[in-house]
Amino acid sequence: MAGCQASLVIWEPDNRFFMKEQPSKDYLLRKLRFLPLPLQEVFILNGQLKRFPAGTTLLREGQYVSAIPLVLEGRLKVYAEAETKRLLLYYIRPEESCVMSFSAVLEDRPSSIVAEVEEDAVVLLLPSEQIHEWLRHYPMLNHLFFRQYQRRYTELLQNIEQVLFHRLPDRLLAYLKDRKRLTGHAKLTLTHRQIAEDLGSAREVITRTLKKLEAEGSVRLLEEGIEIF
Amino acid sequence: MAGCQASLVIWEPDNRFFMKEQPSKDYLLRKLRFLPLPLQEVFILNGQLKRFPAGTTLLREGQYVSAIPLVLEGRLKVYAEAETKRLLLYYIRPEESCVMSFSAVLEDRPSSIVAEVEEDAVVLLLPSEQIHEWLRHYPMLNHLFFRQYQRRYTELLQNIEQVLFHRLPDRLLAYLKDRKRLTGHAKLTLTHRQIAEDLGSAREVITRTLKKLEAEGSVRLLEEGIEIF
DNA sequence: CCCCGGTGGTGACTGCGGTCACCTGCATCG
DNA sequence: CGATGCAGGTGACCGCAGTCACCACCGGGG
Repeated sequence: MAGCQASLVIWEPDNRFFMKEQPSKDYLLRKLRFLPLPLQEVFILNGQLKRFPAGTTLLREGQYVSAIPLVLEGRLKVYAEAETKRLLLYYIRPEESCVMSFSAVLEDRPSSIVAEVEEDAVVLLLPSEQIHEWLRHYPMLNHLFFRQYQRRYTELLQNIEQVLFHRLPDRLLAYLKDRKRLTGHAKLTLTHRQIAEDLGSAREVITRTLKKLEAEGSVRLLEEGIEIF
Repeated sequence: MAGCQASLVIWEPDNRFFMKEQPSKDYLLRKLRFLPLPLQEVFILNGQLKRFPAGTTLLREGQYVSAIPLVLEGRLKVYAEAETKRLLLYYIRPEESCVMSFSAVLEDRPSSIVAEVEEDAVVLLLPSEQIHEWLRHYPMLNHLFFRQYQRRYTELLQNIEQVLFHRLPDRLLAYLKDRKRLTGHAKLTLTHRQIAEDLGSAREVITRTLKKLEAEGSVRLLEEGIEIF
């Protein structure tokens, strides 16, 4: 598989967050329960568990990855990035992986993608050299990968359609509803600036648009945050 | 593999273009030379060769595909489509496949994707029921699929970045250069309307922008078409 | 205490690009 | 021949949203 030929390194700005001791096998078994049994074993034996605090930048453009990250806890955000602007492409949640980040790395073109930790994350790193072999030995791993690819692809596509075919009020509302679904809270504590960054817009514009949505009755702006219906 | 669980049908607006007779094995062997030998055989035995004239719409949103199309000749265009607008996402060239179109189909969300034949195409249809099995028997098929996924993904991403971070003049120029690369001709015979559709813009705007590019010296507008440097 | 930094809020301006209306030129066809 | 249709071309208009300048507010730290 082409994706595994690249040599790579996960960006690690702060070594404090390495996991020193081998975590309990029970923990891993619990977290990997969603996998077929043989894969559980292989992953536990060969994977490297790491913890990244919120705010960490995991993957920067131009960097290479020596492992496929499988998220067990927390949440990552994946952005497309230009000089000044950024745009949220999709999230990576527990039990998901970012197989896709390969592509950005494989090709020579600078399709600047950034993965950032949004909620403190625990990640199982699977060394890419071995993945080759696993793919042959465990056909179900192919299933998994394909599913991941498809999921990423659809999320990406949906997002594009949002950006291309809908104006800011719609996009903003969709974004907020998505956050509600993600976090499980109807009251979102997000700064306007954060929202602007995710949507590739500007702070003032978000403020304005939020007011507009409030006037329409789609959201309510409270001291504590944004309530979304 | 999830993608193959869906039952599907290739949209076939005009039966004139079916290939009546079994094409020569030589033809297929030549066209499939880029594949590993065992796959060549399997594909030749089980694939169904079809010919689609330019302009055919191959895949519409909401439709299901019973086969994975492998393009042998010609060129397909893949669009994202909203009510009125359209936007070119990427091309499918010979030796490429559109594994990706699955995703749009698998998920319930209407991420309206359309594939259209731009240059008369010859396509080998691989029945999806069998692909499951092939994936197990022929590990190299996995390679192939992953490569396809990655290619699609990067192209998609590059396009998004164009749309998000660049204004029309830049996008237009990039589009034209891409066409030059694709067709091999420096003189492009495209109507402004076609360009507008591909870029999700309007005819008048393209006219204006082309004039601007000509003034800058990036292109020359001739009777016969657009010359691009 | 005041000074900052960050937050939300607001009005004025601007530019890109989409829309409308209308024009010309050219080819095809009844 | 005139009618029709499609190509490109152009000016006027306008709305969305990004930018700028400046506001008030609040919290923490010196």
